[in-house]
Amino acid sequence: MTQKSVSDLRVKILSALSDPTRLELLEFLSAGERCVCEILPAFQRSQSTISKHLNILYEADILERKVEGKRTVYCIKDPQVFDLIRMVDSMTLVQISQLSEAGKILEKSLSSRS
Amino acid sequence: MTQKSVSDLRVKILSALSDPTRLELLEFLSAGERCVCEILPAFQRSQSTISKHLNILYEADILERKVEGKRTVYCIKDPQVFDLIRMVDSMTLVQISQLSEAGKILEKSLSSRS
DNA sequence: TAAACTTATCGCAATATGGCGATTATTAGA
DNA sequence: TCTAATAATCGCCATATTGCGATAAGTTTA
Repeated sequence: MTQKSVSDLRVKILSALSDPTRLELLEFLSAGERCVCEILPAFQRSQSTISKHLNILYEADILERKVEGKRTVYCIKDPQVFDLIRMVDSMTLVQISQLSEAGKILEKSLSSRS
Repeated sequence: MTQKSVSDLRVKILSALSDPTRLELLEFLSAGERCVCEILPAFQRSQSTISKHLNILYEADILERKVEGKRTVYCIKDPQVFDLIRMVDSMTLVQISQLSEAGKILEKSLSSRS
């Protein structure tokens, strides 16, 4: 039995999420399950590339997959992943507001120099 | 001005977090600010490696840094990062409980075969 | 000023990742 | 059965990442 530490799983999930294409795939699948042939036209990537990305998300237990006839249908396994992404967004918002704060301060100091 | 999209920032934060050493660094710094020379002995990595990892976390706006004399002190900039990690953990816990559920089911089916 | 200390950066090697086209395997339909 | 459709996998290349030791750059202390 291959022993998986919580730390390994952590990194696996976070690595799976740290790619723009895979984040887009999740967003796309947030509307509901889709087969690969429905996903492909929505992305400017080769079939092999999309297949690989889907598999990475599947391996991280973020996506679920079922084979239906000649097609494979993917769907979100754990919707918690969207809470996680929203939390990342809120961190970036903090960063952006800090930037705009800095902008205001800069503005102020410039105008007071006139 | 280099325009940064929210998506880029997302990926930057998630990439910064998708490394075991960096997660350990965050855990280490959760106890409070530390200079690099305090951090080094706690890790089995070269000084240059730790410095690079710290810089990646700094660039992702996860760590803050201040130079005090000949030393550099790092600390957590946005403690939200720990909420984020906890959320990842709760996702892994779902996975682990699913595994143990599977184990129980397997156990049951095996015992009923006797 | 010289020496010691601290930390960032450089240069390089090894490995990982992301991309593609070609191939393979499976299923559905003619 | 032959063909088309679907999707995974393979092999390859380009780039990114991680690691290290060496070096550089700054600060403090002697």
